Amino acid sequence: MVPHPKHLPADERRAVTVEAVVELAAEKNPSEITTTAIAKHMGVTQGALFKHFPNKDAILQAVMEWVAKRLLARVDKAAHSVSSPIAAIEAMFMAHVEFVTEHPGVPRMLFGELQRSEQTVPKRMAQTLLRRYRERLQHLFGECKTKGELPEMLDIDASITLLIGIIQGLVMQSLLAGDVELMRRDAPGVFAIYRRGIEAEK
Amino acid sequence: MVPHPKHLPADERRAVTVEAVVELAAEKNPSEITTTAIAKHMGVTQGALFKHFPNKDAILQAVMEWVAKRLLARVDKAAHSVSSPIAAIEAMFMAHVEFVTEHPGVPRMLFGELQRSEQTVPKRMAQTLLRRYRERLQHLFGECKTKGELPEMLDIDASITLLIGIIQGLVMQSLLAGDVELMRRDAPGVFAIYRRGIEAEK
DNA sequence: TAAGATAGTAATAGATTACTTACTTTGTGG
DNA sequence: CCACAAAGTAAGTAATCTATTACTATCTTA
Repeated sequence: MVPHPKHLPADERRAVTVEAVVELAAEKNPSEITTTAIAKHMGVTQGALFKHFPNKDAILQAVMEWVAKRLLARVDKAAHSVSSPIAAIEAMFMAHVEFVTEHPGVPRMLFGELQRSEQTVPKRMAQTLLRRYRERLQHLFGECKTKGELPEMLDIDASITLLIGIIQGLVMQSLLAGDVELMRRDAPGVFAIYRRGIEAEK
Repeated sequence: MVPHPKHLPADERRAVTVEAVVELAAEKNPSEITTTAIAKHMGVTQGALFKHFPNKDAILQAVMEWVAKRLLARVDKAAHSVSSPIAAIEAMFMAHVEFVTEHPGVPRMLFGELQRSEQTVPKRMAQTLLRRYRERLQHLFGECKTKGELPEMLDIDASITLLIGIIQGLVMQSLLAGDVELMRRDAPGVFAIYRRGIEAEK
């Protein structure tokens, strides 16, 4: 770890703050991610955060931006690295699992934001991220059908709900076991079952 | 709704408290379920709760007991209502979805407890509940194999992770849409894909 | 029906939270 | 090189949360 200099330019400090939140989310309940905890984790006093963010929600907003940008970039890259659409779906799934394994706090943050009852900015961003994610999958599933890689009668919406649920389920299992590597290990077997399910004709 | 009398015997008051928490969880973030919110929801002052529970975690513990008892009873009943083990798995899944549709706060509470970093009593109870749930499924999947209803080479652990993930995914979707009925509607289609996945030979 | 036990209220203590303010340190451009 | 802006600290404030305390209302039963 690089020994942080005390003073950082504003944009770097903001970036460090976002990383601190992502790291904290890996081991803490979202409700335990207080501004004090964030500040302590980056070696700065609590008040310093408000030099760079107007309030706590602005921090969470920046985190959601970080997540959306990185996650979508990763899955897009994975999807474009293969030719067939069904392989793209699998690559996307694996890239997502890989991303979550590297940043186990991310699904926690996402789920935590979705749970909030008020319609906050970070919550709306979480919803937008998931909508974009679904759109990409919808496109790929459509391609699969036209290329004959998946049966015409397949329920695409159900397939996508299922695929996202698989990741959620893997996260939950790794949460139970307290071991994120479990996700990476179990992902292929779980996806294999899923794939047989969507490929099967009737 | 029955107009509550002011004074209730201790065990009834405890039962009412648990119900209040379950109801609140349906519309509130777990972190927003404060003792004040619970008390207000049951028409009593905040301090009154501590006449019946030593602390807040004891309330959550009682909630987890309530959930574990009811959920397991429901899925067990469903599983025993049919003869073939594969039908039992489907019945169990549907009963679970039905239960969650009736009590949308339950998965929130469960997930919320699992997220806590400290090893609290209610967290341990959530873990126990999920372990018991898995055990029941393990048994059914084993039966399916011996009766030839599912292929011998099927990965049971992956299948169970997937099944639990499906429910989690449905919950997440209904959370996004803000409509619990969505779960009940989408469950059959999603399970159909799952079933084809586990039944397919290779 | 009076007395003791039970269940409630109202007020508040003590801890913790997000956020502010007054001041200090550090980096940088004219 | 030094004035000034940017970045950080230390010490607060107001709000809110769990839990306690002192007191009161309400049941129960001898």
